[in-house]
Amino acid sequence: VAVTLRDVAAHAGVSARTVSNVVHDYPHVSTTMRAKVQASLDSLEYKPNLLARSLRRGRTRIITLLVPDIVVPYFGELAHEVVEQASDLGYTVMIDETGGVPARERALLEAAAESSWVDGVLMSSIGLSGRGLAGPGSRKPVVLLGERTARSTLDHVGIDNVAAAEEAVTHLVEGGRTRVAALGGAGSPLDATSRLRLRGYDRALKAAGLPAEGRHALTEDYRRSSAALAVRDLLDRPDPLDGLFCFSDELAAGALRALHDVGVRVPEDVAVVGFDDADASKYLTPSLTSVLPDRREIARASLDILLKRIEGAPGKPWDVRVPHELVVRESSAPAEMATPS
Amino acid sequence: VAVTLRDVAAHAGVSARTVSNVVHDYPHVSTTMRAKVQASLDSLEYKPNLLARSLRRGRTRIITLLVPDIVVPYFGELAHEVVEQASDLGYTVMIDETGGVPARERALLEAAAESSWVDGVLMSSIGLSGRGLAGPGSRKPVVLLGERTARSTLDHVGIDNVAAAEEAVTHLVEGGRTRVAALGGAGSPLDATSRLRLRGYDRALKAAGLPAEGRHALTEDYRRSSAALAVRDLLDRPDPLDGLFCFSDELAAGALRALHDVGVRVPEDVAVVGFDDADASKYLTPSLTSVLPDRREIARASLDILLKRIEGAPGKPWDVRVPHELVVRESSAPAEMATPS
DNA sequence: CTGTTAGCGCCTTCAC
DNA sequence: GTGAAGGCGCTAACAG
Repeated sequence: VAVTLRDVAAHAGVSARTVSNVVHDYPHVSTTMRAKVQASLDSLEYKPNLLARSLRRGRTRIITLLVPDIVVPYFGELAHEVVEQASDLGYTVMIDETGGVPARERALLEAAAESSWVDGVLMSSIGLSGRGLAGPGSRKPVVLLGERTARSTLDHVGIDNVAAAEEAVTHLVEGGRTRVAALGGAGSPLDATSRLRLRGYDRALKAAGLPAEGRHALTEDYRRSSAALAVRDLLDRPDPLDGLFCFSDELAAGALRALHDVGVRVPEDVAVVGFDDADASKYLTPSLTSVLPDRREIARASLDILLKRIEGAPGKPWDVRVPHELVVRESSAPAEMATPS
Repeated sequence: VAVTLRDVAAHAGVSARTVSNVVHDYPHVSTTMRAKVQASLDSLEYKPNLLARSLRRGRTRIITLLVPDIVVPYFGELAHEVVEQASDLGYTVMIDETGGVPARERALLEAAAESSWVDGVLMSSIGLSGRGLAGPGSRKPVVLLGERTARSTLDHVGIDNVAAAEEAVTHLVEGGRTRVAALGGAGSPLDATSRLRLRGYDRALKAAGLPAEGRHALTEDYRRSSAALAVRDLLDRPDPLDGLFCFSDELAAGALRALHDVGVRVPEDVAVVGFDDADASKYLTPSLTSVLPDRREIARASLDILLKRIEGAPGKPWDVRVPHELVVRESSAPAEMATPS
């Protein structure tokens, strides 16, 4: 039932070549010819077969986006942004979830980079170290979103995690908090992102002349549930915390809930800052102060690089730093101020 | 650089046909031959070109999932489920966002159904009415997730919205609430889903002998921000509400926040129930009572139907009803009970 | 059991 | 300015 280029050609009484020329707006077609062919095109409702076209051209105009988990708001919002912008650029996005599991990240990346379906891959990794990525089979361009890992030889787009974390913690310190804890980061060794945020945390405390020892709580993963346990752990220690810097909004949401459950008031007793500024964070009670990465720009820059590579751009790995911003809300009001409600 | 079937055939000293046979585990190949070919396959690292294969076979083993907005937790979780299960079935999922805009829904559905990339489409629509979908060009199977709209002639999978809403409201009434309001539903005429939930709400009130008049507040869209306005509107009316049934968890989250901001206590003053049971809802303060549709089953059933249709199954539209459940949490504790902190 | 062959639908180099 | 022909890589009908 599908109408092909030949069908149109027959209908218009010309060769397939000419029809193709019209479809692609090539210059050397007479106006009358063009009109005639266009009429056939319309009346037959010709739809080019993208499979055949891509097979011929060697390009699909499809890219893959690999994220740990689309349900985690940060990745969902990133995916949203990427899909939207890619669409404007004439590209379709396939989304796959890695679960943040290194083995699965590697497998999916390899599969994507070798699959005939896609022209390139955008990968948002947390677990995978640079080593795992340098697979020799990767013939398709890959751009890394988030933290660039040590040995990685891939293009990379992300924010300055150290600076962002430092700002967040400094904000807590300036609000009068002196016993600030850090929450997040799974596994050992720590993933790259957590390591950098932890470094920013340390720097801020050092700059303020505060001790940083023993106030970092690991979490099992990046989901809310694991935050609750870690918070209870932090509260049980002597000399309890009065400030909390969470490595994600998900963790912060879990922490807020856990603090509430044990009767600790936020921000009166403990001030809390998150990371990612998920949409939901402004509707929490109290609303959450958080670090906002410029997601729009992350998507823009990474697509820009990926498409350039797809076009064959050579050269050393790019490393693009994107802006961020600390969005201050209720959860980090200064200690001294009375807070209404 | 890509190694083709012919390359392998040359390397193994056999014909392309035999290589293909080995790749597809066809029975009629001698063991020795098979071993020899397999060796070449491995050493050359042959990867079949899926584009060429699909062009030949007329099947891509890709499906499209159309949702309004991947960032809305309900759709994100649905997408997650679909991607996971499709992957187990050997299918890849392309996700596209319609924004819930009917014109865009129609355009994307048409594009997907005619695109050579996909074998079928899963569509989660809120806005689109049956009429818009019945396009004659749709040559690819389409399954509707969520509410089936009146005239639609498509397969459909969803929960019993009327019954679910009725349960939710009955739960509020049994908790001693007598002035229960409903919140949600955009546009005029109301979308199908909201209409059904509203009907369930009406039934529950009628069954309890309570008046239903004038306690339904429309929202502009399904996002949190619009809930706040609507709630304020409800509170301004004489004889203020003591129970609130929201058509989504997103709206409920916005409502909780708005109630908190004006000093109305939940659940002491007003009990709240949501719909969808998004993951985040159990971490709200107070945690949210909500209707949980069996998402896993929705994904399973819809994929099952879609694949059957792709295989060419004929027949009248299927209409599958999937289970749901009311998950009771803090936000709807009975009026009389004292609720700790 | 295995080799030969003809397309799937499109694009594009080469002639006219 | 337009037509004819070949092939992208794979599969499946037909021989042998």
